[in-house]
Amino acid sequence: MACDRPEITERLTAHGLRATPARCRILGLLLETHEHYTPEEMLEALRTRGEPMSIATLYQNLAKLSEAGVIGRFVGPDGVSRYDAVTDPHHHLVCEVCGRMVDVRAAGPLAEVVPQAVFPEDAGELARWQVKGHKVEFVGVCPACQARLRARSA
Amino acid sequence: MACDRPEITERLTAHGLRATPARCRILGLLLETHEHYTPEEMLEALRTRGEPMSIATLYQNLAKLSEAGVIGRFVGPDGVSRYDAVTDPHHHLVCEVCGRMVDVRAAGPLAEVVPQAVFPEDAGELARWQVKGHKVEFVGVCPACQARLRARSA
DNA sequence: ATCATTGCAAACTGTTTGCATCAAG
DNA sequence: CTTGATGCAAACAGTTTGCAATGAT
Repeated sequence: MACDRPEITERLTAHGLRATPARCRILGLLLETHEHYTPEEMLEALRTRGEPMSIATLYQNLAKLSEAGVIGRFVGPDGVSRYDAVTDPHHHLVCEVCGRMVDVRAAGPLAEVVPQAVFPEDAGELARWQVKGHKVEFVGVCPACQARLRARSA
Repeated sequence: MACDRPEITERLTAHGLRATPARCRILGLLLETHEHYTPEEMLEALRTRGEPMSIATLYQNLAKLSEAGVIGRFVGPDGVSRYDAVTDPHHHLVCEVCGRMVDVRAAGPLAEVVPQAVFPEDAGELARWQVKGHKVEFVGVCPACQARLRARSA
């Protein structure tokens, strides 16, 4: 058998993907953590778990999984891809010091926030855009970096 | 003389940078357009203007200019860096079809929009973050892509 | 004379692809 | 038996760096 976790097998086959060992390990890792891994970090995490994998296999499967909508893909502020298991629309709170991020919902009157042209001469074109939604990236400092900064300045 | 546009020279020297030809051309391009160029696109635009430049010089100066705060740098959804001349805090409206983006301000009660944990077990950690602000990426379809889509479906 | 800038070429990182091997349906 | 998955190695794209030549102060 290729995958010993039934709920993972089902999640894959429901999207038309075969439940291969590599896919089960990737999805298992993402479901058990709430991390937003880069491919390199994922490779290391899988190696630590005793589930090593070739980097080509990882990239190939990350592409398949995200195209199928089983996992989410996005690009971090440093330009490297990151993946998570949360496919519902959500936002991120990013640490401006270390780059770590957590999943958040946006609470409040977000729907009332609308775009407005910065340059007057662009206002005409802006009015003809069809606005469909927004992604919010909250920026802050995580607890660990707050402590680190306090220690350094003391 | 290295730079024949006084307002550009001043903008550079005010930030402690020498007004070299390469910097004047880069800043001139960004000020005259409201584009969000990748380095490659900028190289092409400069070449078209008859102001060619080595790719290394371009990267070196983009780094200096953005570190000095003369221009803004960010990473697009495709993972490649983009630069603009707007250094005041602002947001972007991105076309989900072609990727083109325009600068916008966020009008509305954005300050009342706050992060909320997606996973209950993360709520404790979230409370200890220091939230400093947010970046909004409005997503939509630009006029040109709307027209293109209408033509295709007709 | 000194120090910064330019630009070529080489190095490097993140990512994708060709291809041979292997396993599943 | 046919199709898809794996993984090595090579190719690639975007970016950075070492270094020699050039130009500014």
